[in-house]
Amino acid sequence: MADHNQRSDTIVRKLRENGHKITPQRLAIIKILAKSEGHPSVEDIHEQIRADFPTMSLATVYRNIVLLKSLGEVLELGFPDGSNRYDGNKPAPHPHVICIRCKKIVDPVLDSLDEMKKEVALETDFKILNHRLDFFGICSSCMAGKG
Amino acid sequence: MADHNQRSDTIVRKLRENGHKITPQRLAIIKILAKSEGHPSVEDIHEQIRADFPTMSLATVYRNIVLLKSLGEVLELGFPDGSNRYDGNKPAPHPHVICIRCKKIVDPVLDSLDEMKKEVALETDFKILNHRLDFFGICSSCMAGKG
DNA sequence: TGTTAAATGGAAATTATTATCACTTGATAT
DNA sequence: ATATCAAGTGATAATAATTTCCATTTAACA
Repeated sequence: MADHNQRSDTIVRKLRENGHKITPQRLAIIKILAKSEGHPSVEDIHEQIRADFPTMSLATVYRNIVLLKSLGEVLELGFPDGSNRYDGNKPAPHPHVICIRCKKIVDPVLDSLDEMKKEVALETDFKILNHRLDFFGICSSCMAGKG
Repeated sequence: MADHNQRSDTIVRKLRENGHKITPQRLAIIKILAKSEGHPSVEDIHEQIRADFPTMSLATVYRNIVLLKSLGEVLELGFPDGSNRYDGNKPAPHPHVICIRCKKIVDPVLDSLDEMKKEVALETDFKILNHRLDFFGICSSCMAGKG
């Protein structure tokens, strides 16, 4: 929780530094993204905030996500089915392991990824700026039939 | 070229095995996907075929791609900007290196990926079925300012 | 050839996202 | 504190990509 507050503050600071206002709507969005519990979708965020902010517009959620993406403070996770979910807690690209049954997302630690990045740069002669690595499968709990 | 014919034949055979008809439109789509030069988009495919098949409908291209995806004969490459491109030549998941400037796509050889897959399965206790690995950057030719 | 289920073309429907615009408000200077 | 004003918001319209619908056509097989 302290972690999330800290993360919110970082995002707020970054926004101020870039001359953006902090509105209540924006702050509510930031708080959810700073936690990013379960990697929320735009709809998830919208619904959560609507509970105590009934006039919150979907457009505002979209606008703020675009802004935060452009500042590098949220990571967009685009899924093969076209849906998008967001991570404002760990906005740097990192691998995901996704359960295709219950949609749970786990962040594995893969030390070998940096090495691989170098390998790719060397082999292809590209300047690598960014990457995306997702594994899809079934989590142990779904495999046990608990899902 | 012989390669591409062979690949087309494989796809056609798979379709017949599953009780699908081979129409001229379908075959034209298959031929382009079997080659997958430059990883075509739906629009690319549609335009190429329109040249000598003016009534070809966009819906038909979409329908056939859905079908071929479901049979595991084309791989959909979904990009962060929401656009999709397709690979019917190498339909198994494989890493891509994408130039964000000229949109060129290179398929690097990464032997360590299998190893990583095992590592992830072990660490997360998931049964890994599928994956997606893309690197984004600038190719050497664009870096040299030729783009 | 005749039959029939599958495929097609064209248009309408759907979905996710972005743009528009009149109105409101947070941040700054006074 | 209050006035000012650029930035932000809400509601809705517009856009874009994809899917569905339906009447017509056609590939496959008897």
